[in-house]
Amino acid sequence: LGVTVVDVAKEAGVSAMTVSRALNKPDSVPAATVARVKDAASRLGYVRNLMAAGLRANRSNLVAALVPTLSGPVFLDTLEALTRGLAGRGYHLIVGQTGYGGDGTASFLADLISRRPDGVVLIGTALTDSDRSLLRSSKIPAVELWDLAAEPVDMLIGFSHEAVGAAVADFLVQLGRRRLAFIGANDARSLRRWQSFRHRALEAGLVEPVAHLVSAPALLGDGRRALVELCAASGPFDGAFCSSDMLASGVLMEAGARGMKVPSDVAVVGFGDLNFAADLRPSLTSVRIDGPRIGELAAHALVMRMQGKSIENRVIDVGFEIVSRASTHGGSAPATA
Amino acid sequence: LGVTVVDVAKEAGVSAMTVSRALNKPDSVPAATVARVKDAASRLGYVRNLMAAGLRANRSNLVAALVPTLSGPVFLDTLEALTRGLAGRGYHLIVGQTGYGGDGTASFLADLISRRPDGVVLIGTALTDSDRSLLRSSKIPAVELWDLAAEPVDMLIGFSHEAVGAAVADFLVQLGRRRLAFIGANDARSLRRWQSFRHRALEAGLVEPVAHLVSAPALLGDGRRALVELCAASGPFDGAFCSSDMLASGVLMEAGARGMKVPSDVAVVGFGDLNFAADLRPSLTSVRIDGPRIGELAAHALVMRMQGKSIENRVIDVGFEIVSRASTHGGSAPATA
DNA sequence: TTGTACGCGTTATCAT
DNA sequence: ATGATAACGCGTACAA
Repeated sequence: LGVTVVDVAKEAGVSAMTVSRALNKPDSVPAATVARVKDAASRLGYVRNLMAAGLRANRSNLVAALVPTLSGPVFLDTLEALTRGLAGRGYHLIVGQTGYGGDGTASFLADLISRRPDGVVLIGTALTDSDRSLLRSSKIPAVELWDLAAEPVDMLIGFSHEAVGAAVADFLVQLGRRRLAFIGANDARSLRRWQSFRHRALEAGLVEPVAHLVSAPALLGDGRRALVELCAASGPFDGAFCSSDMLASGVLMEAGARGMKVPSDVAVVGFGDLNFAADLRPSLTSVRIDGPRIGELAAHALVMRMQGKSIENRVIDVGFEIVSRASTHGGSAPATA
Repeated sequence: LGVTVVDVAKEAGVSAMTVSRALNKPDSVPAATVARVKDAASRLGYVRNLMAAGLRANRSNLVAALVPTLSGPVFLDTLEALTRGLAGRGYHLIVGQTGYGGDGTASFLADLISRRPDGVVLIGTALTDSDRSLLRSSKIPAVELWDLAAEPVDMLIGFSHEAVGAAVADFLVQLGRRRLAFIGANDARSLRRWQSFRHRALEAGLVEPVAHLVSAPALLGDGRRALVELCAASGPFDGAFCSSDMLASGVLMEAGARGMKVPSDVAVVGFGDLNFAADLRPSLTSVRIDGPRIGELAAHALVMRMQGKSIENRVIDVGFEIVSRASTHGGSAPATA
């Protein structure tokens, strides 16, 4: 793998420059020469060194992605679509995990920036001030995902968690529910949904909603325990917003176990519309976010900017959709078969 | 971000070399000078260019990971632990997605190799012959994960899918089950578990097990439908091995719906021991793989090799464990509350 | 302790 | 149509 253009050049009986041209823009070189060069290259097992090319071109064809963690299913679809979209255009993705522990982010970003990425993707990440200024001054195209932050560093593709909270509250109110509960993880985005959910409920004249928060990751078992505790500690409630489908799944399960009818006793709304939501019993009403689309849009916007083109909108709200299923509209289907 | 060591050198009133030294090995430079340099660097917003450094050192501090897809929860824990382990030692991860569609892998690997990674990680990937020879000739330390392949390219950390299939068959036989079923995705690893499961069942003198295969990704709904179809098409069975916990979850759910008792009518075993398995009703017996450990071991082995040290074992079998829960041993707990 | 010269592999530019 | 030269930013090797 120490084979360089010079080696290939010797093998093919041409100069290094001709090798470079034959491989990168074959049109500028006679077909016969191209063939000779390509042959020599494959014979020697030549693989172009992108570090050197990048250094020369001041362009790495690298995109840095900063995520809280790779585990946890939330951002996966987005990350997958993003990686795919970038790979298709000749970019590679380099990932950094910040962990959920607030600070330390600075070093992660600086770390990644030392690779001279042509673009940066920030998923579900709260930026420190020093990071913001680093990004700003570095002039690297950046896109924040999954969160309609107040003041994006550069580009932004996401949706409003506040709008979600309010919409779900409205949704439950319109179903005639009057005593709401929130079950969610205590991460920043979930809490913003909760605040907004609560606020809208109060606006609608409902009693103060009850909340049960668990620490991330929110598991199915947390949902079960949450229902147990809410039933024991609070007054009755007839509508619950769970900030993840896993939690909601646990709530449905526990409700079944205690003979609570869903949705007649309590309507349940999840978040994420994960691939099992429609197949639960009862099927789960959930807030659907188009994760892959966020990834695709991000790839597109980033590529545009990395090619020097400008884009129409720096901020794109992909919105969300409440997919109504039996856990809120199950007039006919009882909670347990 | 066009700031180079030369700029910092001017600002600090020293030479470029002194800057490099002050930043990389502060011990070889007077503390006062180090301070001046660091100050100048931060004032100018200097960030070291790893492409240039890597080119010079013939070392990228990059590890390339090739995965079928980022979505799908199977490899996530491993990937997370791997990334963390590498980041802690100064390596970054670049990811390539092959997709599950057999070929084309060659280009992905060659693509990544052009970044001159110091190491390569292959997770759940079937290598083409040209890839194998590319890896071999490139001399890059490589580690294959999650699969005890017959002939690893270099290093290997995983477990035997055949052993899993056989162990689960034994497990069910010892519970007195005589008519087994397999429900799984039709990917390569799952199929190897099935072959081995079937083989062992026949060895034990059982009737031919029935199988229901679904195309990946295997969802909860697939599990439900699988049970429906198996009940309709096949004779009765009293033990089922599902090749993912999601499928198993669907089977449990559907069993509940049709009044089948788990485990008295049918014992159910999952695979993966995902974080919801213990909280299902009934709690799910499952095959546990220590995904994070695989990632950590891979990081360690790779780092060793990348630092020129040799490692003890090129192949590590991390094994697996059948975690026994109520879906196979629930004498007291009925399937529905 | 600090500085100079050179080379890593590639490609843009200019010359042939 | 092809080649020679230089430069990208950094760090090793050696000199001062």
